[in-house]
Amino acid sequence: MHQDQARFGPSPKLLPHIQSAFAPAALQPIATVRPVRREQTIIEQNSEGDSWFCVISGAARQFTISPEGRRQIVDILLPGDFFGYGPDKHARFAVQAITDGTIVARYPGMQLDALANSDPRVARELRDRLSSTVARLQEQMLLVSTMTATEKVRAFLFYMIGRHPSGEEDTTYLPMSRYDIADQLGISVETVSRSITDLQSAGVIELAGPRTIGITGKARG
Amino acid sequence: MHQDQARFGPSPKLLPHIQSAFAPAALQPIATVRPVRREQTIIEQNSEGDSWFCVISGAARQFTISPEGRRQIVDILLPGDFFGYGPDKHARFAVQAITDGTIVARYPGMQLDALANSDPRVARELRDRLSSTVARLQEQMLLVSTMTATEKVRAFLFYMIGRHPSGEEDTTYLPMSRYDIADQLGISVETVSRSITDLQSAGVIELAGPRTIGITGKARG
DNA sequence: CGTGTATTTGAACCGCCTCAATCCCTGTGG
DNA sequence: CCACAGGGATTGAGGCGGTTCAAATACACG
Repeated sequence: MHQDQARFGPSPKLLPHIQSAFAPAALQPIATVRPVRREQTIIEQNSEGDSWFCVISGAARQFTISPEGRRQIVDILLPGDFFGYGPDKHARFAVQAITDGTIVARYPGMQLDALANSDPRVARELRDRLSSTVARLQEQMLLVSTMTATEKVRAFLFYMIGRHPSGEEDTTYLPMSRYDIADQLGISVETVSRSITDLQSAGVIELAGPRTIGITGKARG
Repeated sequence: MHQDQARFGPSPKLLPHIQSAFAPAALQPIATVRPVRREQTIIEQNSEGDSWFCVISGAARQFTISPEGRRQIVDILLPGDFFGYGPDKHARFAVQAITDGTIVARYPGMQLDALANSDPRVARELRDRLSSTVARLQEQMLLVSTMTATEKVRAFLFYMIGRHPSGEEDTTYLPMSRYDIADQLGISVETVSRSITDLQSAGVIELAGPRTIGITGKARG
């Protein structure tokens, strides 16, 4: 009786070719796929549920709103990233899509457990995905606890470029706004903007439009 | 042929009564237990290995040293917390004990996989522990991305008090130094000290010695 | 008791936040 | 095709908080 039950379409194998790129193939039998629009909520904060999710394409943010009204982003979710309810079936954080055309796969908890119990390869897959989540969070922890704002932004941009879907390109399109970057790094939007400008004039990155950034030869060499 | 292999004693069931309190009972058959002294390394940074670990008692820090020489702590590990090598068998971060008398259980990766494959309850246990790790890291992410330094410190202290082994006490002994707190929160030692002083004079906490802190009625009420 | 470490306190500087305004990019309607 | 609107991004000025450097004090351990 979860409120997200109804929102997922009845066609479990929508877009299977896209799904296979980033979602675990072993989980395909129990997956339902849903496209989400920009700013649309995937998991409501403090809601109950036991589903797990995987981003197929696009991007999503996992966050909470502090008592003072500040939005704190704890994770930027990109294709291949897992997220979901904790062991207590309670969602401490909300998740919503950042871009239009974001697609997420949903795996009902009961079915996921059943599959994991019957197939060790599935259990293994889940462990690996959770390990990756841990590694990702620790990496983002490093970004946030970095000293200077410009260094935070530089590290964040390089992290994003490194996670570019196509892999080895040295130019990528940022799916998120300056506000997202600010809320993730715990600094103000203005500082993000200033830092990006500084990095550009220092020749570390180059911009082709606000959202399209590249690593310059200076940074690579 | 991991270098930590030799350092672990030959007695797999050392201190079983302590282990049962925080380590998963299902993993006891393959566990080896080791006491670690203060500042002693449990996992070397950039080393190879596939073991997993669980803190039985004491405390440990998971960290990296930045190119500029700054120590960045990504996780404070307390009794019951899991840690280990990622899916790539590579240790991105070092782990070392914070206090004397820290005890960790070690689970060799091969045996852990075998056990998980043969017993779904073990696989389930591992998933839950990893989920807890994710939740813990996200919680710490919130601390670090908090705005003011005093608020970071307050949240950190309350987090530590909340994780007090004995549970419901409102006074606890901090196992780590001000430097650990500083490196975890990404602020300077002096600021940590000043913040603690401020919180004390504001009546939020009370100190009985530098490492023994309590929540005052003011903060509870 | 003395020694080294941990913690606290002080003073000055600088970086980041805040508030405010401008600019730019996108989409929409005339 | 242009005008306009609205959100996103950038830039500017001023104040405060946190870092840094320096020193004093408290603490733990032999």
